[in-house]
Amino acid sequence: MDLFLSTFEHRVDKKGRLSVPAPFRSVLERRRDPLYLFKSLTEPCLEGCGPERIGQIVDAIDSMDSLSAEVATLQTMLSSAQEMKLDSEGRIMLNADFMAFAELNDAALYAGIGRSFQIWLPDRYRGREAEARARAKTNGLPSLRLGRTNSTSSDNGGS
Amino acid sequence: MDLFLSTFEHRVDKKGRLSVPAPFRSVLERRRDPLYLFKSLTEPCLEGCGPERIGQIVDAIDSMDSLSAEVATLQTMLSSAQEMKLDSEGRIMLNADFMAFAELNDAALYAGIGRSFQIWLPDRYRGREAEARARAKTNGLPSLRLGRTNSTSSDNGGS
DNA sequence: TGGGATAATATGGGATATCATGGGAATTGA
DNA sequence: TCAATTCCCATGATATCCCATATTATCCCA
Repeated sequence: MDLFLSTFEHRVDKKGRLSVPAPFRSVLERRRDPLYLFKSLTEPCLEGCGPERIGQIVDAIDSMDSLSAEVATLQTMLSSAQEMKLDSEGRIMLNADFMAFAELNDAALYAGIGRSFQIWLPDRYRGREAEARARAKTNGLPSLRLGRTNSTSSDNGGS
Repeated sequence: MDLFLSTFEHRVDKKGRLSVPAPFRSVLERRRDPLYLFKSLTEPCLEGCGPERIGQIVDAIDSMDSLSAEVATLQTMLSSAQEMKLDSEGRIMLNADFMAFAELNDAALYAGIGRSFQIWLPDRYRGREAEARARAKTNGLPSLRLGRTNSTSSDNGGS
């Protein structure tokens, strides 16, 4: 199982080019997957993933009532999605819409979150991370009790 | 079942390299597991584990409401997680973020805690250990509830 | 049981490969 | 033709590989 993990901060040069982190590239290359980006529905960042996630959204729409508000929401995701072509150095070009949506200027932060990743304005991301850590300290960690596999009386993964 | 146990103090050289204790390495090699590190959510240390714990977090996210604060917390864990590649001498390279988070400089202490381990600034770890022992003397031991093999309804092991 | 031989381990340094990044030239499209 | 992209190459920084060495642990045989 290869995942998008860790964070990387890269520069956006004056031509608008942005390197995709080498570990993310190798995940995609290993699967021979193109890269898709779309605007997050809930946060001011871009989401990156491979085709399987796009396919999941399409399938979800097909299985839902086409008049529901949820379908409209999912369609919004798809209509902002774009297949990104990498240049020979592994960089993508962000169009003006993407740049404005995430409020990027000369730097971008990739945050791997497993099956997908996000692209943030670096300072904004770090603020969110600090908030999440503060919350975890006061509220405790989410319980990860998945009950499957060899879950014994293991204590939390954090701490 | 082989576990991460005991403590080891190793040097961080000027290139940022840190030997993984041989007993920890052999646990991972025996399971053919890569090593993952991430920043603890609650303490100033790094956490080390195998892929199964990372997979649990990914699966938990998928099964939760993507707008919840808990998902944000779990995503914070993933976005600090990193698959560590060992060099031919069994060392990892700690990036600047990891070093700064745990406030490491030229030495690091591994503390095995069963299914995972932690990496601490040595003096800080020893201080915490002394505190824990003092607490045990005044408050008594936590009940250990031994003798239950793989309980199904495992209660919160979290202390 | 003792003690020398042997292997494993932690650590360091130099050489090499990879990566992010920038810039110029060629190409495309309106 | 002009502007914007795409291709290609250069470069500095950094990670990775490979080898050396000191120290410690393990083995083996007298």
